[in-house]
Amino acid sequence: MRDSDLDEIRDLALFRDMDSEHFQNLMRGAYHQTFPPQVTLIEEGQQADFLHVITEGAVEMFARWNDRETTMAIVRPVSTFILAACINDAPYLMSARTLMPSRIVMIPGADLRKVFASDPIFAQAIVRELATCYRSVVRHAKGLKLRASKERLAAYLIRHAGPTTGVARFQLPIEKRLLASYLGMTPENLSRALRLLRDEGVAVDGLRVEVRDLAKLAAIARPNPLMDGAESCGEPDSNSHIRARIGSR
Amino acid sequence: MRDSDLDEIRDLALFRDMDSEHFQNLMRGAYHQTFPPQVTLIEEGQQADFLHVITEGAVEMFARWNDRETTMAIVRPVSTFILAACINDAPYLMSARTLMPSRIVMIPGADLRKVFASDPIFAQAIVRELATCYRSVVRHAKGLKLRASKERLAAYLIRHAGPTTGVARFQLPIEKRLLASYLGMTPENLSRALRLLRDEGVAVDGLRVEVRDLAKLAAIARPNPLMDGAESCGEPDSNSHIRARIGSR
DNA sequence: GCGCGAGGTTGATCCAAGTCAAAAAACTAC
DNA sequence: GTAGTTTTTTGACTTGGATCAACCTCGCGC
Repeated sequence: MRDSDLDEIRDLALFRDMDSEHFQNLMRGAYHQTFPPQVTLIEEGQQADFLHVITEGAVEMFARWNDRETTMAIVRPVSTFILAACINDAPYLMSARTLMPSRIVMIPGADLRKVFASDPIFAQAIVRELATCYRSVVRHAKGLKLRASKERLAAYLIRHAGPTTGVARFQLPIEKRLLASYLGMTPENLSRALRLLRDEGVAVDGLRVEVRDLAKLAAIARPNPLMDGAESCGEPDSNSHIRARIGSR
Repeated sequence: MRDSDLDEIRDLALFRDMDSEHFQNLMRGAYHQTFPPQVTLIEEGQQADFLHVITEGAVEMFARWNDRETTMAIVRPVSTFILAACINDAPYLMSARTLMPSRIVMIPGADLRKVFASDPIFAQAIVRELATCYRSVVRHAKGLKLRASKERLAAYLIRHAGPTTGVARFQLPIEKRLLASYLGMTPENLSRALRLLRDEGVAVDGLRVEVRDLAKLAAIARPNPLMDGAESCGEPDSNSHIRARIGSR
């Protein structure tokens, strides 16, 4: 594994404060692999053998039932996924696939559990990470139950507009089809909902979005830290590195 | 606090294996209080000052947004709630109210975090508890996104029918209005959905339910351990003590 | 017993969102 | 560039589920 990768992983909240030796123990048994797009990394139901850390690219977490499929989260570098299954040594509840060429560190679950048992600092970090993930899913569930689809979309746009006042410009971090699935609606409906938001000053061109009147959007989304808060974990897109890349079209 | 209560709390997975002294430290600062029904114990948005443990009664976890309200979980003795907010020292994402006269232990969050930092066994237990809660919400979210309301209801009934083969009889652990909210539908719709399930051999009289043909229900619910699995946390009703009480009407 | 209020059911109606189909646009590979 | 695939949009239609309103029923206090 490259040193620069190691440094990046080490810098994650999960690993930052832990004992160096323990970190090395974790990394010794770890693989760092590059995957092409559209590769299934994890199939739900499988036993959780590895904690995954994405260092490059993007991964979709999704779930299937009865021929239906839904996007549960998009994971971006650098962060971990399926920590909970790993800790509980239980089957994955979600599947994961790469959305683009991606590099993934895979840390054996057994090592994880071993180090976690012997390093209290690490255990604390895990707890914090888990609690954050938990809160993130609760937010997602609240959104699904309390907001209508148009409201969910508006809230999503506001979250991604950043703390701008006035006009916000940004790029959708994922395909609309995925965004629709994440937000719990059909692509057709997302398209129509975006159209409806035109009256609220939202202009969409491909993936580029311009929000001309945040206040108007906020009147629909009624954003609320208890649903739209920033402690994120799997919100597409939780990281800012995409936003930084936006150029003119 | 009564010794019998202490024993019961001590027997929770969360506290079972921890150091005795640490347990005492936790309990020293704890209050054990009895509340009448319909008392709001926690208001979402408040700072998480106490970990709550319910020892008697029932508590509804719910969330509000914009005049709408939804039931997120029902907590039964003996189990904890709002662990995640406490650990992260963050605002509660959900409110809690008693559904019946209930006894609640309140453990100061600061004590919790202190003990959690010094007792690795306890930290592990917290991790396991959190991971389980996390997985439970993921299941809930999957159900909301992948299943239609009739399917959610069917799945709920099957989960509560127990592992019976043939005819199952049991009692709904909560009012239908709450069940509807938990399942993400209106009371009217729940009523209609139950009516539709009559053709599938489901007979309902008040809170008493008789499932005459589990296979037929299963054909609708398509139950699946990855959505309906047993590692529960907040599923109404996760505990069996109510089922034990069912008598003839 | 009666009256009252909350929970539950039912029916009529409405609307949001899903489905189906087809066209348009965007991206890919050659 | 072109052909072919995938995504996105749009329109017409259907439907699941919400809403509104009336009514029933059960539990409870007097």
